[in-house]
Amino acid sequence: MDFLDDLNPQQRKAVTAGPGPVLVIAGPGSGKTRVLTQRVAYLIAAQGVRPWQILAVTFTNKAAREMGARIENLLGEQATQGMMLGTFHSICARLLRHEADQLPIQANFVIFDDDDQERLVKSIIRELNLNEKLYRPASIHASISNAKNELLRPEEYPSQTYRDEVVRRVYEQYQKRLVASNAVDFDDLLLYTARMLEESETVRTKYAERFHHVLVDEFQDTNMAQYMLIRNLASQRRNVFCVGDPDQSIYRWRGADRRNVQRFEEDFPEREVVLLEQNYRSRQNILDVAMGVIDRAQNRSRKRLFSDRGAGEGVFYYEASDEYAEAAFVVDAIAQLTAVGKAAAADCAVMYRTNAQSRLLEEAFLQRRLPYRLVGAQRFYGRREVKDIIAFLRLVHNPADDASLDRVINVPPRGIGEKTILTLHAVARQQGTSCGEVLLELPSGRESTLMAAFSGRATASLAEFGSTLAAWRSAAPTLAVDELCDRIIRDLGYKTYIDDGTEEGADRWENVQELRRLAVEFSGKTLDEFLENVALVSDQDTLREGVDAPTLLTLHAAKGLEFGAVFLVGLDDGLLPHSRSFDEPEGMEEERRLFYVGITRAKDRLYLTRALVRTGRGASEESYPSRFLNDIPEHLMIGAPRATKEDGGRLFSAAQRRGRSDTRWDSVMGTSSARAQPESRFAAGSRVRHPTWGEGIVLESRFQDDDEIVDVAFQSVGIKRLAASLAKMTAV
DNA sequence: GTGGATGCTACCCCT
DNA sequence: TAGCATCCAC
Repeated sequence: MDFLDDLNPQQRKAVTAGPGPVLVIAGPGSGKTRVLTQRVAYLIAAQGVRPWQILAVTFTNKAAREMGARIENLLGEQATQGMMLGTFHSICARLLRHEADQLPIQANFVIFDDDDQERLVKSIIRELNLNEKLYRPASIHASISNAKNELLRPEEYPSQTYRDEVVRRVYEQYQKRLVASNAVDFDDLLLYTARMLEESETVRTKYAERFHHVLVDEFQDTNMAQYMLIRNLASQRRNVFCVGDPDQSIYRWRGADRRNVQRFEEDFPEREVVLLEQNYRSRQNILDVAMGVIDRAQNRSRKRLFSDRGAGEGVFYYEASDEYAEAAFVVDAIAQLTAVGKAAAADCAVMYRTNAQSRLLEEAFLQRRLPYRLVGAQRFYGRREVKDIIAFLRLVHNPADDASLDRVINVPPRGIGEKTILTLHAVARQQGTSCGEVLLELPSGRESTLMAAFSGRATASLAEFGSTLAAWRSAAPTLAVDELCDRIIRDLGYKTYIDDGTEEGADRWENVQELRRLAVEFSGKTLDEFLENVALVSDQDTLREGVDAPTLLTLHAAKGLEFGAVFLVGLDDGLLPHSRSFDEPEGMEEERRLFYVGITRAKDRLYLTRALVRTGRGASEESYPSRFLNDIPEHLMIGAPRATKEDGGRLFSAAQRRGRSDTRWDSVMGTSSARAQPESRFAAGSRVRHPTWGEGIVLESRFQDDDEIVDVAFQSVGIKRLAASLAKMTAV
């Protein structure tokens, strides 16, 4: 096996380990993706394992695709034929559609997204006459979700308090309504699969026999349901290979349980443990910063991170006067990096704690007319117009989907109001069917008794919508997904409805077009596959490849990725760590790990920024440096935190009108003059003072025509480019 | 049944 | 601040 030659001894030990359970603790940048890929290749090529006997779980669909491609690269295209490769959710969806006869739902079930789930909870709370202020839908929904992640059914939900009792009742109804709509939520995908494997010996044996090898990535972020799934699937062969890093566990709020590592060690006492510590990604200085942060974490075994990529630069710290200046700094600094050829635009990333922070950054990029890539599926799929079209598609696919029907029954307005909808629900319940079914029957059975329930006008509207839906349904089998989209949009007159001549309307229509473009990519596939894909896209899946632009993403979405230059913005106490975690030690620990994950994404350069004043919830307030900054070794930090506010001018008083980004990053990229250089007076990172602009930090210094050209970030005016011979600048 | 004005409240992270 | 729920006039 010559491809094993490139591995270090620990990596090789992991790849060739077994038979039996293996736990790989892999530090950041330690080549775990490589280990997983090579492990699969090794099993197939050297151990004679057949591809369909392998189950490999990744954290995103993108990771699954990449892994598949790499294996095919090593072993040829047939190598992945029949292999079960994907995220927990997509693998479960596949298994459930296959084993639908074991379930209370049919194989064409739809997957409810977050929004659907919360709407459903809300409608149940109203139906049960509960106080919405006291029992907030979001909070009740979270409790239900947590219960599901712990594999608890409604009847098993503990009832210690009155609230528990409420949750249990809502949960019960919620589940009934899901089943009636032939739908599952995200958690059900895991719950149904895990319980099916647990309770049906036939099913369990079938899959546990089939999968000789189970491999799991990002094991530290699995929840109870996922763990049970793994355990049952590996129950026959016990060849389970889990890769993870407890220091990078950042999904506790989604039910991830770090104790799964301990559970694994108890359930598989014969397991072999392999530690991957050598880092192939980052410069040592970045790793030292990372260790400074993570070493303060509680209940943790210290690990040493070491790199052979040299020390690299220190970490830049920049305090902006406000969040506009912070965003401007980031854009300017990226422009500088690309201009001098120190980093490609696509190799830069800006990471933040909350999605809301992306807006100012986007505006700053647009203002400079520079393109960027924004990671985030919700941003797009959460849009009203996109959700509308998807709801119509879901109705065509599964008329029992009452949530989708409720959403679009009056879109565009067709005179069906609250009262009619209420009656429709009552009629459906009385008939023991769904609203969609009632609607489909209406046009044909005009004289039927159920017509009497509605007013004349409402009946006509309902019947008309019913026949439109019926027409779509009969046309659907012969249409590609994008053609079906076109048909729906045309029949509804959706464009005139949404594109009302305003700029926002044009924007909305553009989103509809984008969804249609996505549908085109699925034209060879079924509506079923399209809808499942839409439901299960992860943020990272939306990252467009081959675009020469920096990436904007949350710290959570950055997991598993790496960039040459990383900007971590918003390092203010209250943002990172987030204020919601202040009174919860475990939450605070997770914030620390989140920071650690962000730091360790950087290969060569790391910039930490914050704003002295931030506008939150209306008024602007002074903010303080993140407490985690104290844990960074001082000598590695260029620029120190100031706790107090200093007067500084602003680069921009407010974000200005949105402009088109018509400048390309490669045109900013100027000459990278890399010739022998005379001695620099102003090294990158040093502090300088300028007679008019005051104090600043040198970002970049290079020689051009025998003069030293220095880029300085001034507190007062932002980034300036100066010639050392002319500017009356002194080092401080 | 619709649409506009007003008032409330939340702004965390994701499949 | 902005997205919402609610209320009221047509």
